[in-house]
Amino acid sequence: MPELPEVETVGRLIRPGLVGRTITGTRVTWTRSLGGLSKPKFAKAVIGARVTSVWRRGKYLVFDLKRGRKSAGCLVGHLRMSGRMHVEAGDWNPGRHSRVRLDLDNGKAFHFIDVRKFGRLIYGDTPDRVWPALGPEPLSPDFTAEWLHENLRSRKRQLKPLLLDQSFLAGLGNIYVDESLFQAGLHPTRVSNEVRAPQAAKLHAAIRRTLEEAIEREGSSFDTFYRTPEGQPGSYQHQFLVYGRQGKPCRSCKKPIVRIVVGQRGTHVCGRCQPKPRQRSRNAHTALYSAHD
DNA sequence: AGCTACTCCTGGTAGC
DNA sequence: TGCTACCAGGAGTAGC
Repeated sequence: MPELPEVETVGRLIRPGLVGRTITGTRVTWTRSLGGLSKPKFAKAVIGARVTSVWRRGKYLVFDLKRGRKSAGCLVGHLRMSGRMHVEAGDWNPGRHSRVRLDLDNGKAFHFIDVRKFGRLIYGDTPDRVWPALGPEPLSPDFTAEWLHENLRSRKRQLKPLLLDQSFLAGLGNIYVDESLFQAGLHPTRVSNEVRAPQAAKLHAAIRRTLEEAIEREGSSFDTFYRTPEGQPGSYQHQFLVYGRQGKPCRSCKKPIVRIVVGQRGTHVCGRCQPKPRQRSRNAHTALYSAHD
């Protein structure tokens, strides 16, 4: 599934083919990919506009558009489960899962391909009007161990769903959350406000390290979906410590990795390296309360 | 506030 | 072999 490292890789690889190009035509074969805009309105919005930059925020890719020197809005793309982006020669065949094609002024074309149709390529005035509120970028200076500790404390949620919540932290998905929690030795069902500063610091470092290494390896490809725009699979899947390794020995302690479900998501843990939170009994809970009253 | 269930989709696969 | 049933999974939404 494309998460931050995969989206970063896609952005880096399509950027040279898009920046400076003017869109000369559109062909939309799945209207819902446009996120509500009709095909004619989409065409009117982007034809004649020039792509001035390609950048990433969380799992979103933004193409800034200009007409002359004036801003002409932007395109905001999200790959969701199975989206791919390519810039190819004009006669390239994108296959039957092509959803949006943008003709470019050099004869080439941009393709948005998406088997499962969950992905989007949305036109908007500004990116903030397209995407919902997003948490900090995990690789930016804003994301510090102190920030993480404070914000884990201020909520009371299981770590796994919280880290998947893009309004908390932007860019993590199922794979990199499982990998980061393992590296930090934290169980996915641990409740956020019980995580102490040293553990938060460990989690912060694990998230950073996991994402940076995955970007270096151009993301992960473990099924037929994700490929870089050059058609190459990423290679980070060979580094997985827990994701998809259920039944296989933990690389650290040899105990088999187990797959559990947390918040409706397949979740991979080592029962020994990531000790389960102790279930407080009803009585102990009551006792704790009365002790404070 | 935070949980669960449901929706959107298709290809792959398990089971018969 | 060929069929059906079911599942994964990011994120939005509804209901509790």
